[in-house]
Formats: sequence, structure tokens, C-alpha cells
Amino acid sequence: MTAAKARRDEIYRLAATAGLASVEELSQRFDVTASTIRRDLALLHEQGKLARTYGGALAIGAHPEASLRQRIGQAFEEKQDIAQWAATRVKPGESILLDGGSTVGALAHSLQGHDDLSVTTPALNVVQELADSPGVRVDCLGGRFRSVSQTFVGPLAEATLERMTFDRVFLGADAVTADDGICEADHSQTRLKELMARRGLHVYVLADSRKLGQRPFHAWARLPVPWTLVTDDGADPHQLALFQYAGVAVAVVAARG
Amino acid sequence: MTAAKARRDEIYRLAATAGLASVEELSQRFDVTASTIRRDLALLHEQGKLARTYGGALAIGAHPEASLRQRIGQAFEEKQDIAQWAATRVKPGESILLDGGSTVGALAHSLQGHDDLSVTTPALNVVQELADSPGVRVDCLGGRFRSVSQTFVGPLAEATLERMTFDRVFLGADAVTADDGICEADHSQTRLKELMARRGLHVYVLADSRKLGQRPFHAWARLPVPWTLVTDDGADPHQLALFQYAGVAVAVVAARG
DNA sequence: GACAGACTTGCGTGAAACGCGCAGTATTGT
DNA sequence: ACAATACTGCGCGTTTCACGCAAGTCTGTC
Repeated sequence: MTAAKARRDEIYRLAATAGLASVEELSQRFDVTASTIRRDLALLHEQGKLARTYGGALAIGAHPEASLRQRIGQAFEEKQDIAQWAATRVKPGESILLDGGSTVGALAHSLQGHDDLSVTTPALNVVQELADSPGVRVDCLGGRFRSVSQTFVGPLAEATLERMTFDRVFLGADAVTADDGICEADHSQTRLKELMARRGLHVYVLADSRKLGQRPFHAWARLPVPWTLVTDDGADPHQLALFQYAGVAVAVVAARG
Repeated sequence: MTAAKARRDEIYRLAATAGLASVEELSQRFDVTASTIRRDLALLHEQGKLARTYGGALAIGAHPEASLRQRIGQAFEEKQDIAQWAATRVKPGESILLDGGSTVGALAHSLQGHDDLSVTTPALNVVQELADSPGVRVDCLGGRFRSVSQTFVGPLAEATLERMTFDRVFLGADAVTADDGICEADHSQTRLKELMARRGLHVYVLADSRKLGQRPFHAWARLPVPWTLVTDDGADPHQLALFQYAGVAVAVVAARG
């Protein structure tokens, strides 16, 4: 197999896994020029294996929709790595609670095909990622729908949650600080997150490094220690120290996982 | 509905039908500049309704909503008429419960822009139809997700429902008979429908005429009379008489209403 | 081992498509 | 009637693209 063929196969595999791929990323990953990647994509496009987009390509097959949303945030690779680390925490037979957001969505994607797993979530993207995985039971919380985050919030969600507990809870965040916890745009969102955190034995917050120490909004969800921050190795060591000092367990996931 | 919204709906419909659409074609068809089309596509892309390609857009969700969209194709006009009649029943200030399925989905669409309305539903398509209507509060029941019907079912949905009542309940059906009620493929579905029917003052079953008297499956939801059957004027009079004899109110909607 | 032919790659060029901001117009809500 | 919002067209600079050319690589044969 020539290097070119191998690369095309790999591109196809990557695109099918992640849902989409960019010319830029691919050219860096394989250390070839964008021209070459474009020629590869054109070829794969002719073969009907993937669709061409502006600046990249899109898988046609199984899961275009949800994975597409993951890419909307920028730290795609980091989120993928964080998600994969988190997926290794989950053991068969467990009941877990998955929050919304693209990072947790990536985790849901990684959990496809897992066996004997109960997943509960207030997030539509999680539901759709896992809806057709036979070994995974998915229950969705109801409630008022927030279209910006594609999640359910409010009394209905909270009431449902109060009758459930979980082995592990995975939370997303718009931003997170050591002092104040998770930052969101909306109080209904933070309220639900606090409640979610109280319903689990182990609580993980999945946040790529650019979210650390940011304060873009003014609604906060405080989390009772101990909990675990999962982030990537682009994080500022000083920031991480702040979290550790506050009693938070920190897991740093190396890139290229 | 503004021209812009109508155009975007149409673009979405076109793309979903044809599979893809080009900026050039769309701009000619609607007689607007390419910029406008690009903005439309960007918006639809954000909403996750289609994927952007170089020079156009590509329909996605071949899997997730394909079954639903196929059924939308069937008896489309009739469903539209039935939905519009049903929408006139709904008064401001009411709380209503909307089931899943394409006919009730069409009703949800007709309710866009209504004022001071509380809608509860176990169906994803209803949620998404009404998510951005300011005057409509949408609450979704949680539960186990059935991807074929895009609805939530099971104990969680039932438990939530038991703490609510409604002015009007609008049910869909795979088929409906005067003797046995609503026919569905799945017992979890019929169970939920029975419960839904019990929570409302007025119960309507929206079913186009080809569903009347059919028995494609063997799970049945019995409904306590009185309830109202809403169908189109393609219905066999003998069938309608059977319903009336059983104590069911029958509303026949004339085509092109 | 040398050679020819097919394939692949990087680079440069011009064209196409893109996003963005601005200003004018239409629509909506009060 | 008025203000706020949404929409549209246009112009701008930028990004991505397709294509051609020359250099480099791989493959099979003599």
C-alpha cells in the first residue's frame, strides 16, 4: 500500500469517526500540503465516500448530525481527547448522568457501543448520539427546552432528577473557576447543574483548557468538593494549582490521545 | 410568517427533498442575492438542519428523521388541513398536551406564533417546532427515547404526566378503529397514550382518513368516551358511522381548508 | 541495476466562494 | 406613530478552490 492510499483510507476513517475533518487539520496531521489533501478529498468525494465542504469534508454515513455540532466549538481535538479519557472511567453496569454541551456530547459519542450502561441526560445531542446503541439505555429528563444549549431545564427536570442517583456524573461548562465553580449564561442552567452534581458518587467536570479561569457570565454553579476537573495539557499550571488548592482533583489529558 | 422565514422553510424542504441545493440555484429561484442565501444556509446550519458545502448545502439527518419525513410525505395535504382545524380549537391561556407523529407535528407547526399557550409533549419534533415561539411555553416529558417515532416513553414519561392535567389533548395514531381505539406498533406507546388521554378535559385523535379502521399492529390504546376524531373528507361514511355509534364525536375537515 | 511510465507532490496563478460590516428598507411590537 | 428589531443588497478583503507545471517517487520490466 502506497503512502497516498494509506493516507486516503485514514482520512476516510477519521472523517467517518469524527463526522467531519478539515483540510487544515488533515494537512498538519499527515504533514502534506493542503493541495494534496484537497486532491484526496476530491477523490474520496468522487467515490461517494464523503461530501466536500468549504474547508473540509463531511462523513455521509452514520452520524453526520450530532458530530457536526461538536465541531462548532473550536477545541475539537482537545474535547475529543477529554471525552476519550472520561469514557475509560465508565464501567459496565453503571448508571451515569451526562450533561449537555459539545464536550460531554463527544463523551456520549465515545460511549457508543458500550455494554450494559444506563445513561440519563437533559441534553438532546446526548440522546441522539446514543439512541441507537443497543447496549445503552438512554433516559432523557424532561422540562423546558433551551434551544441555545439544546437541553432541558426547569422544575420538571429537577423533579425527575430528585428521584435518581448515579455512579458518575459528567458535567460540561461554559467556563469554570476554582473559586466559584461552573459559569453559565443562565441561572436555570446552573441550578440544574448543582442538582446534578449532588446526585452522583463521582462528579467530573469536562472543560478544555481555554475555559479555565474564564468568567464570561455571572451565573455560577458551586460544586461540593471532591470533584474532578478533566482538561487538556494546554492548561496553565498556575490555574491547575488553584483548583488543586481548592480540593479539586485534576486530570490532565495529553493531546493526541 | 415573514418572507424570510418562509424562504428558509422552503430551502430546508427543498434540500431535504432533493438531498442538496446550490447557492446559485437558490438565489435564482427566490430572486435574492447569493449573500442572502448564504445567510439563510448559515442559519439553517447553526440550527443543525443542514450541512454547508462549498457552493451550497447538503441535507443531513438521513437517518434521524427519515422515517418521520417519509410519513410526512404521506397524506401531506390532509394532515395539514386536519392540523389547521385542530389549531382553531386552541384558545389563548390554555394548557395543551401534544402527542408525537407527523399529523400532530403539523399541528405544532400551526401553533407557532400563538400567544400565551402552554404546550407539553413527549415528542421531539413538537419541541423543535415550537422551541423558538415566544408566546408558547414548551415542556417536554422525559423518558426512554424511541428513535423510530422520535418520542419519549416509559415510566419517567408516565410519572411526569401524572402530575399534570390539560385543557386539551391531541393524540396521533398509526391507525384507529371504533372498537379498539388507537393502534400502535409498541405497547409502551399505547400505554402512554392511554395515560395522556386521561389527563385532558377534551381529547382529540388526529388521523387522516386512510388510518381509519386499519389494524396494522396489535397494541391498542383504549380511550374513554367522549373523545373527538378529527379526519379528512376522504373517509368512508360507514367508518365514520361506526365511530359515532360508539359515542365518538367526529369532525370531518374539508380538503383545502 | 537501469529505465520508462504511471502516480504523487509542492507550488504558483487566477477564479470562485466566503464572511463581515455598512447602510437602506421592511417588519414587528408598543 | 414611533422605536426596536430583522432583513437585504452591496462592497471589501480573505479563504478556499481548481488547474497546470515541474520535480520527485514508486513500480514493474528488461
